[in-house]
Amino acid sequence: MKENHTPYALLGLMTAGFHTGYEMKQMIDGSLNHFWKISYGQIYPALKKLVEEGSADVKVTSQEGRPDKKEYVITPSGEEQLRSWLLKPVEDLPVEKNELLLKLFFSRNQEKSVILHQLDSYEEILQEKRHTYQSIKEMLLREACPSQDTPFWIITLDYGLATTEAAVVWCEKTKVRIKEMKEE
Amino acid sequence: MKENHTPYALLGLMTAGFHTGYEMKQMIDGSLNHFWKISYGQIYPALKKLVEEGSADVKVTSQEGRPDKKEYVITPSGEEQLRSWLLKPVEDLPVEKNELLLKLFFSRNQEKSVILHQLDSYEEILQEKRHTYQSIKEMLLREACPSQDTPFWIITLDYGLATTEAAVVWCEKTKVRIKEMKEE
DNA sequence: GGGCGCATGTAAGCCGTTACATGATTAT
DNA sequence: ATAATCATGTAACGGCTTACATGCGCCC
Repeated sequence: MKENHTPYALLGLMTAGFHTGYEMKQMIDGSLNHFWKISYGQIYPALKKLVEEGSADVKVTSQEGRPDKKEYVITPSGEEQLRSWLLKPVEDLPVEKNELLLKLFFSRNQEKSVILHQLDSYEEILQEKRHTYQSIKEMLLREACPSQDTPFWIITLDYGLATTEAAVVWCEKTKVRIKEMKEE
Repeated sequence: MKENHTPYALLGLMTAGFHTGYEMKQMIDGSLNHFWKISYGQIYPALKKLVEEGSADVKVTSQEGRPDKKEYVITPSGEEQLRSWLLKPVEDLPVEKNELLLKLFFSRNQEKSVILHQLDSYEEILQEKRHTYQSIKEMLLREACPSQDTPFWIITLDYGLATTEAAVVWCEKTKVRIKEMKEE
């Protein structure tokens, strides 16, 4: 039985000052993007369910010249649930399905040049990702008036940087190793 | 449109000498486990489909005192598909949904001790994982007569080791950083 | 007698993406 | 004109897990 963490993410966003589905989506795309994604197809039904379960209250606001807005606010019950989720230790690591490793594993009969090309293009993607993280981090560090979220944001970015950097180094090493192999 | 790589994994396994659904599952659980998982609920329908599409042939073998066995063999068409998949460069990195980072991000109002506990227990899981990889690698290196797959197997293990190690280091650093923060 | 290994499969259900549908305002 | 932004939602579909179903032989 695997837990679904998405509703907790939405409750968390409510406590962080995001109250409409639209705002939450914007926030996730902008800031949690590298370790959490979500689509409208999930958000709206999930918010509805949170209200049904008493974890959130909703208030519809009419706006002039803008679509109606539904503002969601966490209830005491929702706060309790969020708190106990935050306390619960993480039990299993995300099992990433890694397409590159899968290909590599079946590449024993491929020419070395093909394998090297795979590794080159993968390394390029990794470098891009690393660069993105680095840019966001620098932007945050330059901020005049950092919010109380900023340190936590930087921590998550550092995770991305550390693991991506390690993958780049692995790529380099692996390329050398492949070159040293005898073509059969 | 995201491609489904699972059928290619099965074709790859056929070329590597695994011919029944059962054998393939055993192999994946034993050797590809850290970057690819699959369940019977996927394997059997997928194999059926591969036969329908002409990528594999099947031969039913009756065994005495054992259940019937269906042996799948890759066809020339299947080989062609596998080859062109192996050539195609990987386009997107696996986006891991990371529960720990999600919790951390919403922990700005938590007590430091709670956050530190989260990090401790995460680090423990990471260390276990790292240890598992290390053990398998050492076992492979000690092998008397390594197969031609062994170097590729080690390469994938090194990926797991490198990224896990990086995550451990990040954990340590993050704990220090949290301790240095002012409790508000 | 019970559990494990071998061996194959199906059905229900969850999680999630994508495409579609609507519609006003504002900027180019 | 038309594209982007704001704003909410649904339907179809795909991938995958879990639970269930079957059944023989072997070992303890």
